[in-house]
Amino acid sequence: MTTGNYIVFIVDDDARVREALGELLAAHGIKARVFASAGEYITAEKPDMPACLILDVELPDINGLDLQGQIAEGDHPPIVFLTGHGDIPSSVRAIKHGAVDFLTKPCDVDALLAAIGVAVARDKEGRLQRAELGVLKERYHGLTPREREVLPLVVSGLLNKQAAAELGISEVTLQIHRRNVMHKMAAASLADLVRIAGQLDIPVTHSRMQAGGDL
Amino acid sequence: MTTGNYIVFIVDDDARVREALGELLAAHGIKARVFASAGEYITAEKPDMPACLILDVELPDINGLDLQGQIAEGDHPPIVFLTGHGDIPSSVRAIKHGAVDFLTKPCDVDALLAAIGVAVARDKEGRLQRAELGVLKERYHGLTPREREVLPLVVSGLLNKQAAAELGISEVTLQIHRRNVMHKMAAASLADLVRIAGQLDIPVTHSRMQAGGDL
DNA sequence: GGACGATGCATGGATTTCCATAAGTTGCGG
DNA sequence: CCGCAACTTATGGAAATCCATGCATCGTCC
Repeated sequence: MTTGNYIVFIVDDDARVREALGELLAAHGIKARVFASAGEYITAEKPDMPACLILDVELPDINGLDLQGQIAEGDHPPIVFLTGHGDIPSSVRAIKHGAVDFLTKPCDVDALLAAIGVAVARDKEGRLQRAELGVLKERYHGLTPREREVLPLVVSGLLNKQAAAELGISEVTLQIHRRNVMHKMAAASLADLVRIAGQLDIPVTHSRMQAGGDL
Repeated sequence: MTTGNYIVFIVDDDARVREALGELLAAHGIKARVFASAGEYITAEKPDMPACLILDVELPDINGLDLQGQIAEGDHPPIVFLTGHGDIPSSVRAIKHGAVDFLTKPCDVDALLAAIGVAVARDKEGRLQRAELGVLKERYHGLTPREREVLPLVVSGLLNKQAAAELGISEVTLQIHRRNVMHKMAAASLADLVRIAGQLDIPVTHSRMQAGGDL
C-alpha cells in the first residue's frame, strides 16, 4: 500500500463528533482537518493534495446536500456523507449526485474507513485525469484562432485539400496550420491528434462520407 | 413529446400493489406487465422495446438488490425501486449500482411517473448506444485474425513500415490488411478508424514517440 | 481434387502527406 | 515606424499512402 498522502476534511456542527472523528482518523495515521460549518469549509485555504470530504447533512448555515450541489461545479474532493438523521430521499439524492457513500451515526468504523479509502482513490484518479486534461487544454489554448479552425477539420478525416477548400484557403497554407497544430498539441501522429481532440470534446463537424462501404 | 412507445415491468409479491400500479399506469396510458417474483420476471419472454423495471426489494425468491446485481451483466432496463420497508444502506447500494430511483410506499404518484420517465429515457439512450456498439462489434467480428492484429498498430499511429516490421511482414502486405480493415469497419478515414477503435476499447499498444516536441 | 478464405509478396502509378526554404500581407503594440 | 505574430502563398523534393492487378502458399471444407 502506498503512503497515505492525503487529507480528510470533516464538516460537522457537533464539536464532539469532530473531536471523535479527528481522533479516530489520527489513530489510523490519517491526516484530518475539521470545520464547524459549510461556510468555514468553503472559505478555508485547503492544501492541494488528494482528499476526501466527510460531510454532515444538518449544518448550521446550509444543508449538506446543497453544499454538495454548490461545489459540484468546480473541482472538489469526493464526499462521504455522515449524518445522524438521514432519510432515504436524502441518501438517494446524495449518491445520485456522486457521493461515495451515505453513512448514519453511529457508524461502523470499518465502513467509514472503507468509504474514505474509496473516496481518496477516486480523488487521486480524478486529479490525474484533470491534470492530463489540463495540459491538453493549455496546449489547445496556445493555438491561434486559425489553427483552432483547422483542428476539427483535420480530425474529422478530411483531406488537406478538402479542409483547405472548406476554409477558402490554399492547400499549402492549411498544411502549415496542420503541422503547427500537431506540434503545439504534441501529437506524435494523426491518430494521437484524433484522440486528443476527443478528450477535448472537439466535435467532428465534417466527415468524408462518400460511398456507403458496408460489409 | 414522442409517443410513449415503451413498457413498464412491475415485480412485486403483493397482488394488491401489482393491481394498483397496473391500473395507475393504465390510467396514464402506460403499458405495463406484472410479475409476482424475480424468477417469474427472469424467465418471462419480454418484448424488445424501451422499458423500465419497477422492483420491490422484498421478494419471495431473491432480494431485489441481488436481482439487480444478477441482471447487471446483460442488457436490462433501468430499475426504479419501490419498497415498503426500505432502509438507507439498501437505497445507497441500489443507486450506486445504477438504479434510477429508490421510492418508498406509499409513494408520490408524480415522483413515480417522473422516475419512470427518466428510466425510459435512459433506456432509449442506452439502446441506441448498444445498437451502435453492436454494429461495430459485428464488423470487428468480421475481421480476420491478422486484420485484428493490424488494427491496433494502425490506430496507434504507426507508419505502415513500422507496423509491418512489428508483425514481421512486408509493408505491401500490411497495406492490404489495413485497407481491408478500413473497408470492413466502414471507416471513411483514419480518423474514423481511430474513433471506432476507441469505442471498441482497442488499446493503443505502440506509439510513435520520437522527439519530445513540447511547446 | 477443387473451391475458398486467409495470408503473403511484388510492381507501378496516382495521390497525398511531410518538410524546408522563401516571401508576401495584415494588424497590433511598443 | 519598427517589430512581431498571425495568416497567407509558392516551389520542389522526399516519404508515405492509396489503389489495382497478378500471383503463390496453406489449411479447411465439400
